[in-house]
Amino acid sequence: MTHPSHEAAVEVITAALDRGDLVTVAGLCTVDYSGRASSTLGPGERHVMLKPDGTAMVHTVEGRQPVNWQPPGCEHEVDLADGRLRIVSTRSTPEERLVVEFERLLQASAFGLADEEDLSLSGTHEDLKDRVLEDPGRIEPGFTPLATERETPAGAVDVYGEDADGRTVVLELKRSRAGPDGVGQLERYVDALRRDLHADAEVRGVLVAPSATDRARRLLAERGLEFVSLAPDTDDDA
Amino acid sequence: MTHPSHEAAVEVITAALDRGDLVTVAGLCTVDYSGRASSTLGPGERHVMLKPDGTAMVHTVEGRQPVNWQPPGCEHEVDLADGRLRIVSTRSTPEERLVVEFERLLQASAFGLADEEDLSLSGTHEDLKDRVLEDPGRIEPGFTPLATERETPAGAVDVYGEDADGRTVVLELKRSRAGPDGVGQLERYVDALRRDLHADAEVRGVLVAPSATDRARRLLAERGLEFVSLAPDTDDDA
DNA sequence: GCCTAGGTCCCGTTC
DNA sequence: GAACGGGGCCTAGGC
Repeated sequence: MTHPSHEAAVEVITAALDRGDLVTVAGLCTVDYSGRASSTLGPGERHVMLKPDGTAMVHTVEGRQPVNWQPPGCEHEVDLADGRLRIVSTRSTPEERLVVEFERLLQASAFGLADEEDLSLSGTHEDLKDRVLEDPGRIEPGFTPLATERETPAGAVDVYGEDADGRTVVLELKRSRAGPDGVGQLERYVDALRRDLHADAEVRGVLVAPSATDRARRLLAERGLEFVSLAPDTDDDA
Repeated sequence: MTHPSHEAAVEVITAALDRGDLVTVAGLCTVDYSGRASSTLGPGERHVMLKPDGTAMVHTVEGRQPVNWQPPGCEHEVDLADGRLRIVSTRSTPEERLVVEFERLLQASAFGLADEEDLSLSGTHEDLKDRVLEDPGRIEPGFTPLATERETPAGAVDVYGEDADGRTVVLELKRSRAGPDGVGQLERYVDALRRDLHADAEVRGVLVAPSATDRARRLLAERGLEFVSLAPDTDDDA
């Protein structure tokens, strides 16, 4: 529907949401949000999408991110407020509320989209882990993985194993160039294991990624941690 | 346009992109992506949005995140491949390519959206920082901020100052409940300053957030770091 | 429900 | 351009 009346839009959108359709509305609107934070957005023309799973998104002409949104699981309400289309999307835990009020409508649409297919993605963290487990010698000769996602008081370690000399080795994997945060994680895990295992146990920590930033490498060195270059696939940004 | 021909859609979309409009296309399509990772998505009905800033998004009926996308700065190309509408969005640094091929078209639309307004957001990290600087006594009596974003070899510190006894104090701020990563950051900064300043200089580290997880508190304690509960606004999730 | 870490994260800022 | 940290991050997986 192009340039629908507010009344007609309310009818059509309500029916579409009941049907489980994906709804889009474009027009001049204001947006208010309150919840984990709060925001207001003055009048402007935007594109709004409501999904049957409770997602709401308000897109402006710029940016990958919606200017305002509501995550899946929300309740969408559509009504006429002062003769104008109003969309209210709410949830609890946390309590959040998104209100879009339209002054002028450009278009309202409903789509019943049939989609059975799942995305097939490669080049992920999981692919990197597989590559390590498939051929642990890629880390170093004699490295033997013993567990993945091994729990420590500081969190779960990506790969836990031992080296040729029987020393404990902790691997922290990053699918792309590693930064200071990855070093921080690795250090926390190594620290935790040193406390947990016998005091005399040697624990090595290895950051595994296609590459690492200068600061990450400096932090590794300062903490006696190591780096091994390895990418999930046949990438080459080392 | 509802159920447009592929030929007509190519014409309309090309003209709209030249005009700087936001374009949406809904229909049965396949999607292929390669770049930082790579993915394929078999035939299904989805909603595609192309923005004049070079953003592309493919949305299914579920999820806040698009199933495939391209960030701002890309080049959109639209053409007829084997008589079918094809959208190719590419960029360099990194080299990335998104291809959407349509088998059937449900709708194609173009929107010239006028929007001058900026989002006004509150409850942010910045608001928390302001709150600290406004009344440093909220951290503790006698705390004096000396700098924000002070650089250290491990990164920039949120707030740098000194306590009533003249000891250096580092604050790491989190707008919402703090976890292990925040402790890792704080520790890196404190470590770096202890190395940088005179060896005898005492450096205290304080995590400032509305609340912290159990593990974060344990990590703080183990490292001799502190916690102060403070929220950006009048929140109350401590 | 909370916690934890990954993400093709995106995004702004700074160098 | 790379890098670093924040985000109303979102999302999947555990517990």
